[in-house]
Order: sequence, then structure tokens, then C-alpha cells
Amino acid sequence: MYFVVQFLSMKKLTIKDIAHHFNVSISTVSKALNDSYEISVSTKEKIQKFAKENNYKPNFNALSLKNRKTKTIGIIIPNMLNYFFAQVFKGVEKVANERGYKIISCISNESFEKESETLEMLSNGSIDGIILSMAEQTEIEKDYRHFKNTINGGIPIVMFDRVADSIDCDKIITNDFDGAVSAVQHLSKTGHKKIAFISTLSHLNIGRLRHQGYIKGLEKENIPVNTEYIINIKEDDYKEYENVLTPIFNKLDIDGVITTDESSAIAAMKVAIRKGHKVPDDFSVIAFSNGILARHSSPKLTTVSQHGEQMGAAAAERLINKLQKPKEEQQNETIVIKTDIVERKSTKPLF
Amino acid sequence: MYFVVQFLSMKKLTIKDIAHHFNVSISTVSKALNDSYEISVSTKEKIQKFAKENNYKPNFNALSLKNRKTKTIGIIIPNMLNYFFAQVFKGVEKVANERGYKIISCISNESFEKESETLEMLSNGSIDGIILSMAEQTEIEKDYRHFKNTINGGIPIVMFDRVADSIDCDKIITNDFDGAVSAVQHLSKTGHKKIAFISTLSHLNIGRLRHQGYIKGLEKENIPVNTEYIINIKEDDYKEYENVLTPIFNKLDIDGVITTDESSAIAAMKVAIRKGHKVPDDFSVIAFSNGILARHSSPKLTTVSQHGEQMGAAAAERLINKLQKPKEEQQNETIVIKTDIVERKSTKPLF
DNA sequence: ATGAAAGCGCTAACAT
DNA sequence: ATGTTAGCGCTTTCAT
Repeated sequence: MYFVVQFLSMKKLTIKDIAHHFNVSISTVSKALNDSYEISVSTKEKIQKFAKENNYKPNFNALSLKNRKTKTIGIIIPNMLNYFFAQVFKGVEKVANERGYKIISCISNESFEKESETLEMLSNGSIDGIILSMAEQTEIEKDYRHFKNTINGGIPIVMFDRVADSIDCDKIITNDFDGAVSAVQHLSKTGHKKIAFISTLSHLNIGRLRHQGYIKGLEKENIPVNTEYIINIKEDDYKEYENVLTPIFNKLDIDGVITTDESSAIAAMKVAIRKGHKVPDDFSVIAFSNGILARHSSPKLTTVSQHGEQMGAAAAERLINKLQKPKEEQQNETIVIKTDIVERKSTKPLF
Repeated sequence: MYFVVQFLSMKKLTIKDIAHHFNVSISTVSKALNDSYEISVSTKEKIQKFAKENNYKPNFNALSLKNRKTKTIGIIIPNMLNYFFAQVFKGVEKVANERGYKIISCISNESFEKESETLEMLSNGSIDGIILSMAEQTEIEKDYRHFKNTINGGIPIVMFDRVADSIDCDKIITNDFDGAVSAVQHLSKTGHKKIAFISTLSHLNIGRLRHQGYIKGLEKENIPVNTEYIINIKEDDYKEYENVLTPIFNKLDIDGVITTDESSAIAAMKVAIRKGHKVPDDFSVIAFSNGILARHSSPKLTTVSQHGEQMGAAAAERLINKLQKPKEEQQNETIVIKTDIVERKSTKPLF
């Protein structure tokens, strides 16, 4: 019996083995397994039964080679320890899985070089398309040649969150600008007028957009912009945030804060509390966030929530749809997944 | 010129194209690119130069088909939003990258079925080996056939953290038992004798080990075991933790707590504080953890820290070493990556 | 030093 | 209804 041989040799069952077993040609087997009308019902049945019983699986590499499609997508994430990116990944995985795609995942560690090498490595027929969020370094240095090369090489890219304006590809973004406007308005409508803006992302485009949104929000609320209230934290290490904020908070009179991330929001809360404030009674905090910290802090953070999973799902949908369309019909699109303000316990009307 | 054609057709450059370009055979090109001694220096040079200039990359699927190796490893993670798993992933990625391996990553969502299907899906020549941590459901139902099948199919598995005792494969684990013993001793040595144990993992083996370690620790410190102090939280949702703990804390006299995870530690702190305790002055908390929460809570949590990244790195090392060894020399091993007690602000001597 | 041919596992156009 | 053949891109043995 075949399976004995298979068990002993531990070699996978192939179409050729099956052909041999039934004394038919390999193309008959191939067609039978693909349920071709050309093959008689009886042979189809026996071949399919045998294949099933012996756990036949078409070889992935042979199929990919033949079809010039791998049904695999690559994803490059700047930092896997970031909760937002983990959420995006989850969204991508879900859709990819539903649609029969595998995911090769890579981490750029915010490095241009790693990102570039990864793209190179994947451009050898390993994958059909790529989903990525730019490395910090790439965004700062604005060197996008590797993206262009990849796209020119026939591999479509979908960028999310940290996207390159000058690259023509699908993009999934958040309404960073409007989110910041809303945050300001939320605070203003509840009586806060001395609103600071704390950014740890001033070097990134999403940081600039949130900054601009903050300004716009103040304008809309007729609050004069005071540049002292705009605090850009350059330190990489969140442990330093409190130290940076303490002297500033001591100097300024602040009743509300909007931050570009969770860690700095928590630092701001701590500093404010240490200074004698009660959060949220006389000091409110809103953070851009997707995270776990917001729901575990005391008090829990009110946030401008990005929908990471949705963004990932949208990215995967876009990419897979494109892959399954003829090249001529493909065109690029930018999809905005809107933020929501989620009220928790760090905000409260002043009156 | 070739590259014009390539640019227009967007088809990747192959060995055949190069052969055509120079009017030599494909085997000459193949050998030249592999720097074979059989080929004259001059032809090697010109072919290599041309290949480089035109960005030739050997086709991944053709190579994999030929070599019966993909230089790709699969990783199955129960839940990507868990910081520990993200850390493990990072460790795996680092080593894999260094050693020229790609990673196909999948999420089991704690589901046996998904885990099983994923294993099936990957067992078609997509990958050379697998790293995984069991889904909760798998561990509860103790149905390990899919692991056996995979291993019998010639695909080595390395399990980490949530491992199956009865499966013969490489394993990377933490010293859960000893970690719990140490935690108890740490509290006891600093004057705490009314130590509760809060577990959200009582259904998992790692949870049982931590539980047993807690008992052992008490014994070593000559503290009688009081089953009322052993609190198993069954709720899945961390939002419920506080509700579960409140009546218990009201009833019992507790001066220290050890938890199996961060969320329940934070819940315990909140409940204790609400009850009038001062953490850490008259109430200490130690949490098993790998996480961000511990470093952002107020006060920051003292933890039994698992080294997720190291575990991931060890898993990848093991697997890749095994893949590069002949089958005969392969043997299984269990590696223990020890925990550390990291003192932060949630513990303090009582005296 | 170079080339021809077989084969990895599969599909599909083209016989029969 | 079944088989033959070529080919996906590459390596490798065996000519020449």
C-alpha cells in the first residue's frame, strides 16, 4: 500500500504517486482532483477518495511557480510591540485568512535599511503584494526609492497610517487632523480654554496633522494659539516624559491636555496630579490612542480612538481585491478610517 | 537592451533571459551565478555584472521546489494583542532574519479549530518548521492529534510557553513554578503573611504551575495555606475583575497579592486602594507579567518578569538549528528561560 | 569551459 | 475519457 511507503519515507504524497498507484497518467489525476468534466465520475471518485484518505495536499511551491501567484501577502510593521500595529496586524490576518491568503510578516524596527532590505527580500516571488506602514527613518529621510522599485516591479503596495504622499499606491489612513479638531472642541465645549498639545510625533506626518488639527480646533473655538502650550517631546524613552513635562506644567496654567499617544497622556496625568490637580475635576486629558493603557490607567483615559483592526482589514481587502483584478482595472485609492472620541474618566465638564 | 523589455512587460528577469542575452546555455548562467569553478572567470564576471545591474533575483518558488526547503518558518500565536506574544514574535523575527529565514505568522485566536486548520494549511510545503504556543481551547481539550500529524509529516515543531507535555518536540518554557515560589518568598521576607493568589489562568498548565509554586512558597515560609486566599477568576473580560475582587477583598484581611497577569494585578490594586489600603505601604502586589501595563500603572508594578523576546529567540534558534541538521542528529530538548523579579513600586517591606 | 537533459510538482493545451 | 507534452525557474549530473 502506498501509505506504508509514505509513512516510512515521510515524503509527501504527490500527484505522481497517485497516478502510479492507479496506473493512470498524472494529468488524469490532476484533472480528477480538480473535478474536471473530462474525467469519468468513477475515476474521479476513486482518486479523490484516495487523495483525501492519504491526506494529499497540492504542493504550494509547485502551484506558486506555475500560477505565478503565491496567495501570500507581506506585511512590514515598524514595531511589533506597539499595540496599534498589533491591532492592524490582527485585522489584516482576519481578512487574509478568510480569503485564503497567508501572511509573511516582517518588522522594520523603524529602520530605513531594514525596510529596504525586507522589500528586496520579498521581491523574489515570495509574495503577491505588500501592506506596510513606513519606518520612522524612512519618513524622516523621505527616501522612497525602494517603494517605487517594488511597485515598478509589479508588486502592489498598500500603505497604512504612516503613508508617503508622493508615492502612488493605495493608502489607508486616519483622519488625524479632524480627530484633533474634535478633541479641542470637546474640551472647549466643556469649559476648558487653557488647552495644551503634547506631541511625541512631531517628526512624523501624522504628528503634524494632529498639530494642525489642534490649531484649527482652537481657531474654531476662538481660543488664541499660545505656542507655549505646544509641547514637542523629543525623548524616545517614555520614562523621560514626566521629567520633561514637570517644569512646563509648573510654569503654565493648564486645564486640559491633548496628547498624540497614550504614554505621554499618562505622564501628563501623573504630573498634573502631582502638581495638585484633580483629574478630571479641574484637569482633563484626551489622548490619541488605540490602546490598552487607556483602559487600564486611573482614571481611564478619554481617547481619540483609531480603529486599528478596521484599518488592517481595509488594507487587506484593498490589496486582495487588487490582486484578483486584471492590471488594467486596478487603480489606487485612499481610504480614511475615521477616529471616534471615546469618553472615559479623564475628561469632565469644568462647570 | 534587455531591461527595456523587462520594464515594459514587468516580468521578472530569469536565468533564461540572461542566457538568451549572452547566447549561452541556462546551465552556464546558473553556474556562473553560483560562482562555479567550471565557468571561466570572464563569463562569470560579465554574467554576474549583468545580473546585478538588472536586479536579478532567483525565483523563490523555483528554488523552494527544487531544494524542498523554503527557508520559511511558521509561527502560530494564540492572540496577537497580548504583549507577551508580541515580544516572543519580536525575538523570533530577529533570529529568523539574521539567519535568512522568513516568517509566516498566523493567529489561532485561542481556537483549536483555527490552530488545526492553520497547521493543515502550512503543511503543504509552505514552511520548513513551526513555532507555536497552544490555543487555550487545545490545552483544555487536550486534543493534540494535529501536532502529531504535523510532526509525523516531517515538519518539526517548537512549542513555547503553553506546551503539550505528551508531545515529543522542542519546548521553550518559563520557570513558572519557581517564579511563584520566589514571589511568595519575596513578600514573606518583607513581612507579608496574608498573601492572596489571584489567577486568571487556572485552566492552563502555566496557571497550575504558578498556583503550585504559590503553595510551595507558603510551605517554605511556614505560612499555612488558606484556600480562601486562592482566588480563581473565571471571567474572560478584564473589566469584570474589579467586580469579582471587591467582595472578596472586603471579606478577607490581605496584605499582599500575587497575580498571574497584569490586568488582575491592576484590578487588585484599585480594589485595595478603594478599600482604604495604601499600595505599597500596607499592601503589596506582585504580578506575573511581560508588559507595558506594569510600567505605566500607578504605582508601577513589581513583577515576575518573563523574557518573551529571549523565549522567541531561543525558539527560533532551536528550530533553525534543527532544520539545518540531518534528521538523524536531531533530538528534542526543553529549554527553560528563567523569570526575574523586577522590583518597582507596588511592593515594600511592611516593617 | 560549456551545454543538454532530467527533474522538483503541478497545470493545461493538445493529441488520441 | 485518458494520455502526451511542454513549461513555470532553477540546479545538477552527465556529456562534449
